[in-house]
Amino acid sequence: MQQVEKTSQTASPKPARASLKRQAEVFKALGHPGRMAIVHALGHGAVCACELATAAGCAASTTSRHLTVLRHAGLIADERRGQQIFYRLTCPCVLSFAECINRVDAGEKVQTLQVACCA
Amino acid sequence: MQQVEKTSQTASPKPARASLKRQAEVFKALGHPGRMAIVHALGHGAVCACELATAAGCAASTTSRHLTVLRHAGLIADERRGQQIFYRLTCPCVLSFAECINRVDAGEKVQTLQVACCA
DNA sequence: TGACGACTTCGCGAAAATGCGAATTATTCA
DNA sequence: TGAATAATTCGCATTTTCGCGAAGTCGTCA
Repeated sequence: MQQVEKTSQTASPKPARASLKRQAEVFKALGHPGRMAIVHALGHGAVCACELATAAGCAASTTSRHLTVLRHAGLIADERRGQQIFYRLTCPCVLSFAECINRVDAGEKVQTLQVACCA
Repeated sequence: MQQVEKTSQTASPKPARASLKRQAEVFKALGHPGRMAIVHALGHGAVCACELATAAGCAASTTSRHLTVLRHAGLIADERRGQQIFYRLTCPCVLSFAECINRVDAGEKVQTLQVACCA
């Protein structure tokens, strides 16, 4: 018997299984130092795959797979310019997330964080 | 020779390797549906490991390891009360991150997101 | 057309994550 | 002390991820 999704909560809705899976997918995509390096490198604007390999510090083939992971998660988009392919962040606010981690680690007591999100 | 951290950036500082690793660790910890379920379950307040196993939908032993991952990432803290151990979020703003993912997926164009962060 | 450069896909082995039950530790209570 | 409950650690099999080089694809330019 399948458990029917309840939607009658008052304060905080119990997240649907699909929602949890989706959120985990995004976080998982960000959960690798090389991919985080790529994300940071894209903070300035579009960058070609060649440079991203340097930023990630691994072989082109490996970088390509990292890019596939990020693209599949919807975090980046690609655009061909001549013979090279440029990548860009679809949701720059992920950098705000990363920033927040740094602040918390630094021991800051932030009350409210103004996050510029996917404008 | 150790690479010294440069702090003289203007626009966007090149993140240190340790910083990337740390950020990836946090995101990786969140990159699992069961652990995201745990995090959401802790949104209301402290919950014992027993209940979290139910929320995560896996065996107690598996849940315990998930809790270890989250604790090691610094996302949760534990406190013993009698014979059971209660967990709580150390940084509730992770729920804001998850919320942001939902919004972006829903196609919202958010200019600025007010994130209540680790007050 | 043919050579070159930029990327991706393929194939492979090594490493890590996942999940569970059994065994172990810790705490309460009769 | 001894039984019962809560939680963790251990051992093991399965699956996934990672990283690389080799090979293939796509676009450019002489």
